[in-house]
Amino acid sequence: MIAFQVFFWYTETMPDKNHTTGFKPIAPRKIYQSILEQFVNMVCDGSLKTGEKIPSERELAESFQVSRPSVREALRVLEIIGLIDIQPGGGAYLKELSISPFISVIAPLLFSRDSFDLELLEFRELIEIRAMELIGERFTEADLDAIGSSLKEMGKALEGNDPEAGAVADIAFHRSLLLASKSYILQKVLEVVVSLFEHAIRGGRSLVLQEHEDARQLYEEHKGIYEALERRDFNLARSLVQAHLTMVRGLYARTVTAKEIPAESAL
Amino acid sequence: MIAFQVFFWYTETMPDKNHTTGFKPIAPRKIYQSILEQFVNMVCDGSLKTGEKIPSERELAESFQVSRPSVREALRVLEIIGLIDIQPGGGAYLKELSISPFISVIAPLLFSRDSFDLELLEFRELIEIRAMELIGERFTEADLDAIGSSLKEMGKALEGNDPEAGAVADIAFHRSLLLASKSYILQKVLEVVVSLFEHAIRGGRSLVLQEHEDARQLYEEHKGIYEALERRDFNLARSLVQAHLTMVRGLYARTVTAKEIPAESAL
DNA sequence: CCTAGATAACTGGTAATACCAGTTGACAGA
DNA sequence: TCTGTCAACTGGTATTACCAGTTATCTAGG
Repeated sequence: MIAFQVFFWYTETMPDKNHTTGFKPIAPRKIYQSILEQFVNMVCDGSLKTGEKIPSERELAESFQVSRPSVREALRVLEIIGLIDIQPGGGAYLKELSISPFISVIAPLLFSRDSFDLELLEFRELIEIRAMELIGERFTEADLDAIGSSLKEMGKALEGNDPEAGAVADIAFHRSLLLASKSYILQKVLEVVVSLFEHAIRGGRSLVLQEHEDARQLYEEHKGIYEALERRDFNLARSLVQAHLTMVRGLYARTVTAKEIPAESAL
Repeated sequence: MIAFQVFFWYTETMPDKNHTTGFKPIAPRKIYQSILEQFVNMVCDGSLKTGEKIPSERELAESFQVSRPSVREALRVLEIIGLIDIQPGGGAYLKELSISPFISVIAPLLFSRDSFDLELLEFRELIEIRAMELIGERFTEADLDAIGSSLKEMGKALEGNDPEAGAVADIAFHRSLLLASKSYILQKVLEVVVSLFEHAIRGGRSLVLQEHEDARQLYEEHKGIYEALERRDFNLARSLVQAHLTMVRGLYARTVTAKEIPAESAL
Protein backbone atom coordinates (compact mmCIF):
# COMPACT_ATOMS: atom_id res chain seq x y z
CA MET A 1 0.00 0.00 0.00
CA ILE A 2 2.76 2.33 -0.91
CA ALA A 3 0.36 4.40 -2.92
CA PHE A 4 -0.85 6.05 0.24
CA GLN A 5 2.34 6.35 2.14
CA VAL A 6 3.46 8.39 -0.78
CA PHE A 7 1.47 11.29 0.37
CA PHE A 8 2.94 11.16 3.81
CA TRP A 9 6.53 11.44 2.81
CA TYR A 10 6.04 13.94 0.10
CA THR A 11 6.33 17.22 1.97
CA GLU A 12 8.47 15.65 4.65
CA THR A 13 11.31 14.44 2.56
CA MET A 14 11.18 16.39 -0.64
CA PRO A 15 12.30 19.77 0.72
CA ASP A 16 15.28 18.69 2.80
CA LYS A 17 18.08 16.57 1.49
CA ASN A 18 18.87 14.44 4.52
CA HIS A 19 15.89 12.14 4.42
CA THR A 20 18.26 9.21 4.36
CA THR A 21 19.29 9.99 7.91
CA GLY A 22 16.08 10.30 9.90
CA PHE A 23 16.68 13.78 11.14
CA LYS A 24 13.92 16.22 10.59
CA PRO A 25 14.45 19.97 10.80
CA ILE A 26 13.04 21.58 13.90
CA ALA A 27 10.56 24.36 13.33
CA PRO A 28 9.90 26.46 16.45
CA ARG A 29 6.24 26.57 17.28
CA LYS A 30 4.87 30.06 17.13
CA ILE A 31 2.17 31.39 19.38
CA TYR A 32 -0.20 32.38 16.61
CA GLN A 33 -0.12 28.83 15.31
CA SER A 34 -1.25 27.49 18.65
CA ILE A 35 -4.07 29.99 18.77
CA LEU A 36 -5.00 29.08 15.23
CA GLU A 37 -5.09 25.42 16.07
CA GLN A 38 -7.35 25.96 19.06
CA PHE A 39 -9.67 28.04 16.97
CA VAL A 40 -9.95 25.53 14.17
CA ASN A 41 -10.52 22.74 16.63
CA MET A 42 -13.26 24.69 18.34
CA VAL A 43 -14.95 25.18 15.02
CA CYS A 44 -14.57 21.50 14.19
CA ASP A 45 -16.12 20.22 17.39
CA GLY A 46 -18.89 22.78 17.29
CA SER A 47 -17.86 24.95 20.22
CA LEU A 48 -18.01 27.86 17.82
CA LYS A 49 -20.86 28.07 15.37
CA THR A 50 -21.32 29.97 12.14
CA GLY A 51 -22.55 33.51 12.63
CA GLU A 52 -21.45 33.61 16.21
CA LYS A 53 -19.49 36.61 17.45
CA ILE A 54 -16.05 35.80 18.76
CA PRO A 55 -14.67 37.64 21.79
CA SER A 56 -12.76 40.88 21.32
CA GLU A 57 -9.05 40.84 20.72
CA ARG A 58 -8.39 42.05 24.25
CA GLU A 59 -10.52 39.34 25.78
CA LEU A 60 -8.89 36.67 23.66
CA ALA A 61 -5.46 37.95 24.64
CA GLU A 62 -6.42 37.61 28.26
CA SER A 63 -8.00 34.19 27.81
CA PHE A 64 -5.03 32.79 25.92
CA GLN A 65 -2.59 34.56 28.25
CA VAL A 66 -0.79 36.09 25.29
CA SER A 67 -0.38 39.60 23.99
CA ARG A 68 -2.78 41.29 21.64
CA PRO A 69 -0.43 41.29 18.63
CA SER A 70 -0.24 37.50 18.80
CA VAL A 71 -4.00 37.28 18.80
CA ARG A 72 -4.13 39.70 15.91
CA GLU A 73 -1.78 37.58 13.82
CA ALA A 74 -4.01 34.58 14.33
CA LEU A 75 -7.10 36.62 13.44
CA ARG A 76 -5.34 37.91 10.35
CA VAL A 77 -4.82 34.37 9.17
CA LEU A 78 -8.40 33.41 9.97
CA GLU A 79 -9.49 36.39 7.92
CA ILE A 80 -7.41 35.35 4.94
CA ILE A 81 -8.68 31.78 4.99
CA GLY A 82 -12.16 33.22 5.08
CA LEU A 83 -13.25 31.75 8.38
CA ILE A 84 -14.07 35.02 10.12
CA ASP A 85 -15.46 38.35 9.03
CA ILE A 86 -13.92 41.32 10.82
CA GLN A 87 -15.86 44.55 11.12
CA PRO A 88 -13.66 47.41 12.33
CA GLY A 89 -15.24 48.90 15.39
CA GLY A 90 -17.75 46.08 15.44
CA GLY A 91 -16.27 42.71 16.10
CA ALA A 92 -15.35 39.46 14.41
CA TYR A 93 -17.94 36.93 13.35
CA LEU A 94 -17.52 33.34 12.31
CA LYS A 95 -18.73 32.50 8.86
CA GLU A 96 -18.80 29.57 6.53
CA LEU A 97 -15.33 28.72 5.23
CA SER A 98 -14.75 30.55 1.97
CA ILE A 99 -11.54 30.51 0.06
CA SER A 100 -12.20 33.73 -1.81
CA PRO A 101 -10.07 36.09 0.30
CA PHE A 102 -7.15 33.77 -0.10
CA ILE A 103 -7.68 33.59 -3.82
CA SER A 104 -7.81 37.37 -3.98
CA VAL A 105 -4.25 37.51 -2.76
CA ILE A 106 -2.75 34.94 -5.07
CA ALA A 107 -4.88 35.64 -8.14
CA PRO A 108 -2.42 38.12 -9.67
CA LEU A 109 0.33 35.54 -9.36
CA LEU A 110 -1.71 32.93 -11.16
CA PHE A 111 -2.85 35.19 -13.95
CA SER A 112 0.69 36.35 -14.60
CA ARG A 113 1.12 33.01 -16.36
CA ASP A 114 0.39 32.69 -20.04
CA SER A 115 -2.76 30.89 -21.11
CA PHE A 116 -4.00 30.65 -17.55
CA ASP A 117 -7.38 31.96 -18.62
CA LEU A 118 -7.97 29.16 -21.05
CA GLU A 119 -6.76 26.55 -18.58
CA LEU A 120 -9.23 27.93 -16.09
CA LEU A 121 -12.07 27.55 -18.53
CA GLU A 122 -11.02 23.99 -19.31
CA PHE A 123 -10.82 23.24 -15.63
CA ARG A 124 -14.27 24.61 -15.05
CA GLU A 125 -15.56 22.29 -17.74
CA LEU A 126 -13.86 19.38 -16.05
CA ILE A 127 -15.51 19.86 -12.68
CA GLU A 128 -18.93 20.75 -14.03
CA ILE A 129 -19.04 17.72 -16.25
CA ARG A 130 -17.89 15.57 -13.37
CA ALA A 131 -20.69 17.04 -11.29
CA MET A 132 -23.15 16.04 -13.99
CA GLU A 133 -21.83 12.50 -13.86
CA LEU A 134 -22.51 12.37 -10.13
CA ILE A 135 -25.86 14.05 -10.33
CA GLY A 136 -27.82 11.00 -11.36
CA GLU A 137 -27.11 8.91 -8.30
CA ARG A 138 -28.60 11.20 -5.73
CA PHE A 139 -30.90 13.65 -7.47
CA THR A 140 -33.83 14.96 -5.44
CA GLU A 141 -36.91 17.02 -6.09
CA ALA A 142 -35.40 19.88 -4.07
CA ASP A 143 -32.41 19.98 -6.40
CA LEU A 144 -34.72 20.26 -9.40
CA ASP A 145 -36.64 23.07 -7.73
CA ALA A 146 -33.47 25.03 -7.05
CA ILE A 147 -32.34 24.66 -10.64
CA GLY A 148 -35.79 25.55 -11.87
CA SER A 149 -36.01 28.75 -9.87
CA SER A 150 -32.62 29.84 -11.17
CA LEU A 151 -33.88 29.20 -14.67
CA LYS A 152 -36.97 31.25 -13.96
CA GLU A 153 -34.81 34.15 -12.78
CA MET A 154 -32.82 33.84 -15.95
CA GLY A 155 -35.97 34.01 -17.99
CA LYS A 156 -37.15 37.12 -16.19
CA ALA A 157 -33.79 38.75 -16.77
CA LEU A 158 -34.03 37.91 -20.44
CA GLU A 159 -37.50 39.46 -20.71
CA GLY A 160 -36.45 42.55 -18.78
CA ASN A 161 -33.18 42.78 -20.73
CA ASP A 162 -31.24 42.87 -17.48
CA PRO A 163 -27.76 41.40 -18.01
CA GLU A 164 -26.81 41.73 -14.37
CA ALA A 165 -29.74 39.75 -13.08
CA GLY A 166 -29.12 37.23 -15.81
CA ALA A 167 -25.56 36.88 -14.71
CA VAL A 168 -26.57 36.27 -11.12
CA ALA A 169 -29.13 33.72 -12.23
CA ASP A 170 -26.61 32.04 -14.48
CA ILE A 171 -24.13 31.47 -11.69
CA ALA A 172 -26.97 30.37 -9.43
CA PHE A 173 -27.99 27.84 -12.05
CA HIS A 174 -24.55 26.30 -12.29
CA ARG A 175 -24.25 26.44 -8.54
CA SER A 176 -27.42 24.47 -8.16
CA LEU A 177 -26.04 21.86 -10.52
CA LEU A 178 -22.92 21.54 -8.39
CA LEU A 179 -25.01 21.37 -5.23
CA ALA A 180 -27.06 18.57 -6.71
CA SER A 181 -23.88 16.57 -7.19
CA LYS A 182 -23.66 16.45 -3.38
CA SER A 183 -19.91 16.72 -3.65
CA TYR A 184 -18.37 19.09 -1.13
CA ILE A 185 -15.03 19.23 -2.88
CA LEU A 186 -16.50 20.04 -6.26
CA GLN A 187 -18.52 22.85 -4.70
CA LYS A 188 -15.47 24.32 -3.02
CA VAL A 189 -13.43 24.01 -6.18
CA LEU A 190 -16.13 25.79 -8.13
CA GLU A 191 -15.99 28.54 -5.53
CA VAL A 192 -12.31 28.97 -6.25
CA VAL A 193 -12.89 28.98 -9.98
CA VAL A 194 -15.60 31.60 -9.63
CA SER A 195 -13.35 33.85 -7.54
CA LEU A 196 -10.64 33.53 -10.13
CA PHE A 197 -12.99 34.48 -12.92
CA GLU A 198 -14.08 37.47 -10.94
CA HIS A 199 -10.54 38.67 -10.54
CA ALA A 200 -9.77 38.00 -14.14
CA ILE A 201 -12.63 40.20 -15.24
CA ARG A 202 -11.97 42.88 -12.65
CA GLY A 203 -8.38 42.99 -13.83
CA GLY A 204 -9.54 43.76 -17.34
CA ARG A 205 -9.01 40.31 -18.80
CA SER A 206 -11.67 38.27 -20.56
CA LEU A 207 -13.97 41.24 -20.88
CA VAL A 208 -16.37 39.41 -23.14
CA LEU A 209 -19.57 40.95 -21.88
CA GLN A 210 -22.13 43.48 -22.97
CA GLU A 211 -22.93 41.80 -26.27
CA HIS A 212 -25.98 39.93 -25.13
CA GLU A 213 -27.46 38.98 -28.46
CA ASP A 214 -26.46 35.48 -27.36
CA ALA A 215 -28.51 35.76 -24.19
CA ARG A 216 -31.50 33.96 -25.62
CA GLN A 217 -29.38 31.11 -26.89
CA LEU A 218 -27.79 30.77 -23.48
CA TYR A 219 -31.21 30.75 -21.89
CA GLU A 220 -32.42 28.05 -24.25
CA GLU A 221 -29.42 25.91 -23.45
CA HIS A 222 -30.02 26.22 -19.73
CA LYS A 223 -33.68 25.46 -20.29
CA GLY A 224 -32.73 22.33 -22.17
CA ILE A 225 -30.57 21.16 -19.30
CA TYR A 226 -33.39 21.75 -16.87
CA GLU A 227 -35.91 19.87 -18.97
CA ALA A 228 -33.57 16.93 -19.34
CA LEU A 229 -33.19 16.80 -15.57
CA GLU A 230 -36.94 17.09 -15.17
CA ARG A 231 -37.29 13.91 -17.21
CA ARG A 232 -34.43 12.41 -15.22
CA ASP A 233 -32.51 11.98 -18.45
CA PHE A 234 -29.12 12.49 -16.86
CA ASN A 235 -27.13 11.38 -19.86
CA LEU A 236 -28.77 13.99 -22.01
CA ALA A 237 -28.30 16.63 -19.33
CA ARG A 238 -24.62 15.83 -19.15
CA SER A 239 -24.24 16.10 -22.89
CA LEU A 240 -26.06 19.40 -22.91
CA VAL A 241 -23.87 20.83 -20.17
CA GLN A 242 -20.81 19.69 -22.04
CA ALA A 243 -22.04 21.30 -25.24
CA HIS A 244 -22.93 24.46 -23.37
CA LEU A 245 -19.49 24.81 -21.80
CA THR A 246 -17.72 24.04 -25.02
CA MET A 247 -19.75 26.75 -26.68
CA VAL A 248 -18.85 29.21 -23.95
CA ARG A 249 -15.19 28.37 -24.34
CA GLY A 250 -15.49 28.88 -28.06
CA LEU A 251 -16.95 32.33 -27.51
CA TYR A 252 -14.08 33.11 -25.19
CA ALA A 253 -11.46 32.00 -27.68
CA ARG A 254 -13.15 34.10 -30.38
CA THR A 255 -13.19 37.15 -28.14
CA VAL A 256 -9.59 36.75 -27.08
CA THR A 257 -8.24 36.43 -30.59
CA ALA A 258 -10.37 39.35 -31.65
CA LYS A 259 -8.81 41.35 -28.87
CA GLU A 260 -5.28 40.10 -29.40
CA ILE A 261 -4.98 41.11 -33.03
CA PRO A 262 -5.53 44.86 -32.62
CA ALA A 263 -3.22 44.76 -29.63
CA GLU A 264 -0.48 43.35 -31.83
CA SER A 265 -1.12 45.64 -34.74
CA ALA A 266 -0.78 48.55 -32.34
CA LEU A 267 2.81 47.70 -31.63
CA MET B 1 -22.16 36.81 -23.19
CA ILE B 2 -23.80 36.72 -19.83
CA ALA B 3 -22.01 33.54 -19.03
CA PHE B 4 -18.90 35.49 -18.23
CA GLN B 5 -20.35 38.49 -16.56
CA VAL B 6 -21.79 36.03 -14.15
CA PHE B 7 -18.49 35.66 -12.49
CA PHE B 8 -18.10 39.35 -12.01
CA TRP B 9 -21.27 39.92 -10.12
CA TYR B 10 -21.15 36.82 -8.07
CA THR B 11 -19.17 37.93 -5.04
CA GLU B 12 -20.22 41.51 -5.53
CA THR B 13 -23.92 41.13 -5.30
CA MET B 14 -24.56 37.83 -3.60
CA PRO B 15 -23.41 38.81 -0.09
CA ASP B 16 -25.29 42.07 0.31
CA LYS B 17 -28.99 42.40 -0.23
CA ASN B 18 -29.18 45.79 -1.91
CA HIS B 19 -27.76 44.82 -5.29
CA THR B 20 -30.77 46.32 -6.93
CA THR B 21 -29.65 49.78 -5.87
CA GLY B 22 -26.01 49.67 -6.95
CA PHE B 23 -24.57 50.72 -3.65
CA LYS B 24 -21.69 48.64 -2.56
CA PRO B 25 -20.62 48.39 1.08
CA ILE B 26 -17.44 50.24 1.86
CA ALA B 27 -14.64 48.18 3.28
CA PRO B 28 -11.87 50.32 4.74
CA ARG B 29 -8.56 49.54 3.13
CA LYS B 30 -6.11 48.18 5.64
CA ILE B 31 -2.42 48.85 5.60
CA TYR B 32 -1.37 45.24 5.43
CA GLN B 33 -3.47 44.79 2.30
CA SER B 34 -1.62 47.57 0.56
CA ILE B 35 1.70 46.07 1.53
CA LEU B 36 0.50 42.70 0.34
CA GLU B 37 -0.55 44.09 -2.98
CA GLN B 38 2.80 45.76 -3.55
CA PHE B 39 4.56 42.56 -2.72
CA VAL B 40 2.52 40.41 -5.05
CA ASN B 41 2.94 42.92 -7.85
CA MET B 42 6.70 42.96 -7.34
CA VAL B 43 6.75 39.20 -7.63
CA CYS B 44 4.58 39.32 -10.74
CA ASP B 45 6.73 41.80 -12.61
CA GLY B 46 9.93 40.10 -11.58
CA SER B 47 11.31 42.72 -9.20
CA LEU B 48 11.52 39.96 -6.63
CA LYS B 49 12.79 36.58 -7.67
CA THR B 50 12.47 33.15 -6.13
CA GLY B 51 15.11 32.42 -3.54
CA GLU B 52 15.86 36.07 -2.97
CA LYS B 53 16.07 37.39 0.56
CA ILE B 54 13.61 40.12 1.39
CA PRO B 55 14.61 43.01 3.64
CA SER B 56 14.21 42.76 7.39
CA GLU B 57 10.95 43.73 9.02
CA ARG B 58 12.49 46.90 10.39
CA GLU B 59 13.78 47.94 6.98
CA LEU B 60 10.44 47.23 5.34
CA ALA B 61 8.66 49.22 8.01
CA GLU B 62 10.90 52.15 7.24
CA SER B 63 10.58 51.78 3.47
CA PHE B 64 6.79 51.54 3.55
CA GLN B 65 6.59 54.26 6.20
CA VAL B 66 4.47 52.06 8.42
CA SER B 67 5.00 50.39 11.76
CA ARG B 68 6.53 46.98 12.21
CA PRO B 69 3.30 45.25 13.27
CA SER B 70 1.71 46.22 9.99
CA VAL B 71 4.61 44.75 8.10
CA ARG B 72 4.39 41.64 10.22
CA GLU B 73 0.73 41.14 9.40
CA ALA B 74 1.54 41.25 5.71
CA LEU B 75 4.43 38.84 6.17
CA ARG B 76 2.18 36.53 8.15
CA VAL B 77 -0.22 36.35 5.24
CA LEU B 78 2.61 35.80 2.77
CA GLU B 79 3.77 32.97 4.97
CA ILE B 80 0.35 31.35 5.02
CA ILE B 81 -0.08 31.55 1.28
CA GLY B 82 3.33 29.95 0.98
CA LEU B 83 5.08 32.73 -0.87
CA ILE B 84 7.84 33.33 1.67
CA ASP B 85 9.79 31.17 4.04
CA ILE B 86 10.58 32.83 7.37
CA GLN B 87 13.55 31.69 9.38
CA PRO B 88 13.51 33.11 12.90
CA GLY B 89 16.79 34.86 13.52
CA GLY B 90 17.62 34.47 9.85
CA GLY B 91 15.39 36.29 7.48
CA ALA B 92 12.58 35.79 5.02
CA TYR B 93 13.13 34.27 1.61
CA LEU B 94 10.89 34.21 -1.41
CA LYS B 95 9.95 30.79 -2.68
CA GLU B 96 7.77 29.23 -5.31
CA LEU B 97 4.09 29.64 -4.49
CA SER B 98 2.93 26.61 -2.55
CA ILE B 99 -0.51 26.24 -1.11
CA SER B 100 0.50 23.68 1.50
CA PRO B 101 0.74 26.00 4.52
CA PHE B 102 -2.70 27.28 3.77
CA ILE B 103 -4.05 23.77 3.45
CA SER B 104 -2.46 22.88 6.77
CA VAL B 105 -4.70 25.40 8.47
CA ILE B 106 -7.98 24.44 6.88
CA ALA B 107 -7.37 20.70 6.60
CA PRO B 108 -8.99 19.87 9.97
CA LEU B 109 -12.09 21.76 8.92
CA LEU B 110 -12.38 19.84 5.70
CA PHE B 111 -11.80 16.44 7.23
CA SER B 112 -14.40 17.11 9.89
CA ARG B 113 -16.93 16.40 7.16
CA ASP B 114 -18.19 12.89 6.61
CA SER B 115 -16.92 10.98 3.62
CA PHE B 116 -14.43 13.69 2.76
CA ASP B 117 -11.70 11.08 2.44
CA LEU B 118 -13.52 9.21 -0.27
CA GLU B 119 -14.42 12.39 -2.09
CA LEU B 120 -10.78 13.35 -2.06
CA LEU B 121 -9.80 10.05 -3.65
CA GLU B 122 -12.47 10.47 -6.29
CA PHE B 123 -11.26 13.97 -6.97
CA ARG B 124 -7.70 12.79 -7.35
CA GLU B 125 -8.91 10.30 -9.91
CA LEU B 126 -10.69 13.06 -11.78
CA ILE B 127 -7.65 15.28 -12.19
CA GLU B 128 -5.21 12.49 -12.92
CA ILE B 129 -7.43 11.05 -15.60
CA ARG B 130 -7.90 14.49 -17.06
CA ALA B 131 -4.15 14.89 -17.10
CA MET B 132 -3.89 11.67 -19.04
CA GLU B 133 -6.35 13.00 -21.58
CA LEU B 134 -4.18 16.04 -22.11
CA ILE B 135 -0.93 14.16 -22.18
CA GLY B 136 -1.17 13.02 -25.77
CA GLU B 137 -1.20 16.40 -27.38
CA ARG B 138 2.11 17.64 -26.12
CA PHE B 139 4.13 14.67 -24.95
CA THR B 140 7.90 15.01 -25.21
CA GLU B 141 10.89 12.75 -24.78
CA ALA B 142 11.85 14.63 -21.62
CA ASP B 143 8.49 13.79 -20.08
CA LEU B 144 9.04 10.12 -20.81
CA ASP B 145 12.50 10.27 -19.27
CA ALA B 146 11.17 11.83 -16.07
CA ILE B 147 8.48 9.19 -15.78
CA GLY B 148 11.00 6.48 -16.55
CA SER B 149 13.44 7.58 -13.88
CA SER B 150 10.66 7.63 -11.31
CA LEU B 151 9.77 4.11 -12.34
CA LYS B 152 13.39 3.07 -11.99
CA GLU B 153 13.47 4.48 -8.46
CA MET B 154 10.34 2.56 -7.71
CA GLY B 155 11.95 -0.62 -8.96
CA LYS B 156 15.01 -0.09 -6.82
CA ALA B 157 12.82 0.53 -3.79
CA LEU B 158 10.97 -2.70 -4.54
CA GLU B 159 14.21 -4.69 -4.75
CA GLY B 160 15.59 -3.12 -1.59
CA ASN B 161 12.26 -3.53 0.18
CA ASP B 162 12.27 0.16 1.06
CA PRO B 163 8.67 1.40 1.39
CA GLU B 164 9.71 4.97 2.02
CA ALA B 165 11.76 5.26 -1.13
CA GLY B 166 8.96 3.55 -2.98
CA ALA B 167 6.51 6.10 -1.67
CA VAL B 168 8.69 8.98 -2.80
CA ALA B 169 9.10 7.40 -6.20
CA ASP B 170 5.37 6.77 -6.43
CA ILE B 171 4.48 10.39 -5.90
CA ALA B 172 7.26 11.43 -8.25
CA PHE B 173 5.78 9.14 -10.88
CA HIS B 174 2.33 10.64 -10.65
CA ARG B 175 3.86 14.09 -10.50
CA SER B 176 5.68 13.46 -13.72
CA LEU B 177 2.43 12.44 -15.32
CA LEU B 178 0.82 15.69 -14.22
CA LEU B 179 3.84 17.67 -15.43
CA ALA B 180 3.56 16.03 -18.83
CA SER B 181 0.01 17.30 -19.10
CA LYS B 182 1.53 20.81 -19.22
CA SER B 183 -1.40 22.09 -17.22
CA TYR B 184 -0.44 24.51 -14.47
CA ILE B 185 -3.80 24.31 -12.78
CA LEU B 186 -3.86 20.55 -12.64
CA GLN B 187 -0.40 20.57 -11.11
CA LYS B 188 -1.40 23.05 -8.44
CA VAL B 189 -4.57 21.16 -7.70
CA LEU B 190 -2.60 17.96 -7.31
CA GLU B 191 -0.36 19.81 -4.86
CA VAL B 192 -3.41 20.60 -2.77
CA VAL B 193 -4.65 17.04 -2.94
CA VAL B 194 -1.26 15.74 -1.88
CA SER B 195 -1.15 18.12 1.10
CA LEU B 196 -4.59 16.98 2.13
CA PHE B 197 -3.59 13.35 1.96
CA GLU B 198 -0.57 14.12 4.07
CA HIS B 199 -2.69 15.71 6.76
CA ALA B 200 -5.20 12.93 6.60
CA ILE B 201 -2.52 10.39 7.26
CA ARG B 202 -0.75 12.46 9.88
CA GLY B 203 -4.04 12.88 11.68
CA GLY B 204 -4.42 9.12 11.93
CA ARG B 205 -6.92 8.70 9.15
CA SER B 206 -6.45 6.41 6.17
CA LEU B 207 -3.50 4.69 7.76
CA VAL B 208 -3.39 2.02 5.12
CA LEU B 209 0.36 1.59 4.97
CA GLN B 210 2.93 -0.94 6.05
CA GLU B 211 1.30 -3.89 4.32
CA HIS B 212 3.39 -3.81 1.19
CA GLU B 213 2.64 -7.20 -0.18
CA ASP B 214 0.90 -5.24 -2.90
CA ALA B 215 4.06 -3.32 -3.73
CA ARG B 216 4.95 -5.53 -6.66
CA GLN B 217 1.50 -5.24 -8.15
CA LEU B 218 1.67 -1.46 -7.85
CA TYR B 219 5.06 -1.48 -9.51
CA GLU B 220 3.78 -3.58 -12.37
CA GLU B 221 0.89 -1.22 -12.90
CA HIS B 222 3.18 1.78 -13.04
CA LYS B 223 5.46 -0.10 -15.39
CA GLY B 224 2.53 -0.81 -17.66
CA ILE B 225 1.66 2.87 -17.80
CA TYR B 226 5.22 3.75 -18.65
CA GLU B 227 5.43 1.18 -21.42
CA ALA B 228 2.18 2.38 -22.91
CA LEU B 229 3.54 5.92 -22.97
CA GLU B 230 6.79 4.64 -24.48
CA ARG B 231 4.77 3.28 -27.38
CA ARG B 232 2.81 6.55 -27.44
CA ASP B 233 -0.34 4.54 -26.83
CA PHE B 234 -2.05 7.29 -24.87
CA ASN B 235 -5.46 5.66 -24.83
CA LEU B 236 -4.05 2.55 -23.22
CA ALA B 237 -2.06 4.66 -20.74
CA ARG B 238 -5.17 6.49 -19.73
CA SER B 239 -7.09 3.27 -19.22
CA LEU B 240 -4.27 1.87 -17.14
CA VAL B 241 -4.11 4.97 -14.95
CA GLN B 242 -7.85 4.79 -14.48
CA ALA B 243 -7.67 1.12 -13.52
CA HIS B 244 -4.76 1.82 -11.19
CA LEU B 245 -6.57 4.59 -9.34
CA THR B 246 -9.78 2.60 -9.11
CA MET B 247 -7.78 -0.24 -7.60
CA VAL B 248 -6.19 2.13 -5.08
CA ARG B 249 -9.61 3.44 -4.13
CA GLY B 250 -10.86 -0.09 -3.70
CA LEU B 251 -7.99 -0.84 -1.34
CA TYR B 252 -8.85 2.29 0.60
CA ALA B 253 -12.50 1.36 0.93
CA ARG B 254 -11.52 -2.12 2.10
CA THR B 255 -9.16 -0.73 4.71
CA VAL B 256 -11.65 1.80 5.99
CA THR B 257 -14.46 -0.68 6.46
CA ALA B 258 -11.99 -3.05 8.10
CA LYS B 259 -11.08 -0.28 10.50
CA GLU B 260 -14.59 0.97 11.06
CA ILE B 261 -16.02 -2.31 12.27
CA PRO B 262 -13.76 -2.87 15.29
CA ALA B 263 -14.16 0.80 16.15
CA GLU B 264 -17.91 0.32 16.32
CA SER B 265 -17.78 -2.91 18.22
CA ALA B 266 -15.64 -1.19 20.82
CA LEU B 267 -18.44 1.17 21.72
C1' DC C 1 -44.16 59.79 27.34
C1' DC C 2 -41.35 59.44 23.32
C1' DT C 3 -37.84 60.72 20.29
C1' DA C 4 -33.45 62.98 18.76
C1' DG C 5 -28.99 63.90 19.81
C1' DA C 6 -24.99 63.77 22.70
C1' DT C 7 -22.10 60.86 25.40
C1' DA C 8 -19.47 57.01 27.09
C1' DA C 9 -17.92 52.46 26.53
C1' DC C 10 -16.87 49.51 23.60
C1' DT C 11 -14.54 47.56 19.00
C1' DG C 12 -10.52 46.91 15.80
C1' DG C 13 -6.32 49.55 13.38
C1' DT C 14 -2.01 51.36 13.97
C1' DA C 15 2.04 52.84 16.14
C1' DA C 16 6.16 53.04 19.16
C1' DT C 17 9.09 50.71 22.13
C1' DA C 18 11.41 47.23 24.54
C1' DC C 19 13.16 42.81 25.43
C1' DC C 20 14.07 37.89 24.36
C1' DA C 21 15.97 34.13 21.60
C1' DG C 22 18.03 32.46 17.84
C1' DT C 23 21.37 33.16 13.84
C1' DT C 24 25.31 34.94 11.73
C1' DG C 25 29.87 36.39 10.97
C1' DA C 26 33.93 38.36 12.38
C1' DC C 27 37.52 38.40 15.48
C1' DA C 28 40.86 36.84 18.87
C1' DG C 29 43.17 33.14 21.05
C1' DA C 30 44.84 28.42 20.91
C1' DT D 1 44.49 26.68 10.82
C1' DC D 2 41.08 25.74 13.77
C1' DT D 3 38.03 26.94 17.54
C1' DG D 4 35.53 29.29 20.76
C1' DT D 5 33.67 33.74 22.00
C1' DC D 6 31.20 37.78 21.34
C1' DA D 7 28.81 41.50 19.09
C1' DA D 8 25.45 42.76 15.61
C1' DC D 9 22.03 41.33 13.39
C1' DT D 10 17.27 38.67 12.63
C1' DG D 11 12.39 37.58 13.84
C1' DG D 12 9.02 36.56 18.08
C1' DT D 13 6.61 38.45 21.67
C1' DA D 14 4.95 41.67 24.94
C1' DT D 15 3.51 46.19 26.59
C1' DT D 16 1.42 50.40 26.10
C1' DA D 17 -0.79 54.00 23.90
C1' DC D 18 -3.71 56.43 20.86
C1' DC D 19 -6.97 56.86 16.93
C1' DA D 20 -11.29 55.96 14.46
C1' DG D 21 -15.32 53.77 13.98
C1' DT D 22 -19.42 51.41 16.14
C1' DT D 23 -22.82 50.61 19.61
C1' DA D 24 -25.61 51.32 23.48
C1' DT D 25 -26.96 54.17 26.91
C1' DC D 26 -28.59 58.20 28.73
C1' DT D 27 -30.22 62.76 28.73
C1' DA D 28 -32.43 66.90 27.06
C1' DG D 29 -35.92 68.45 24.20
C1' DG D 30 -40.24 67.81 21.91
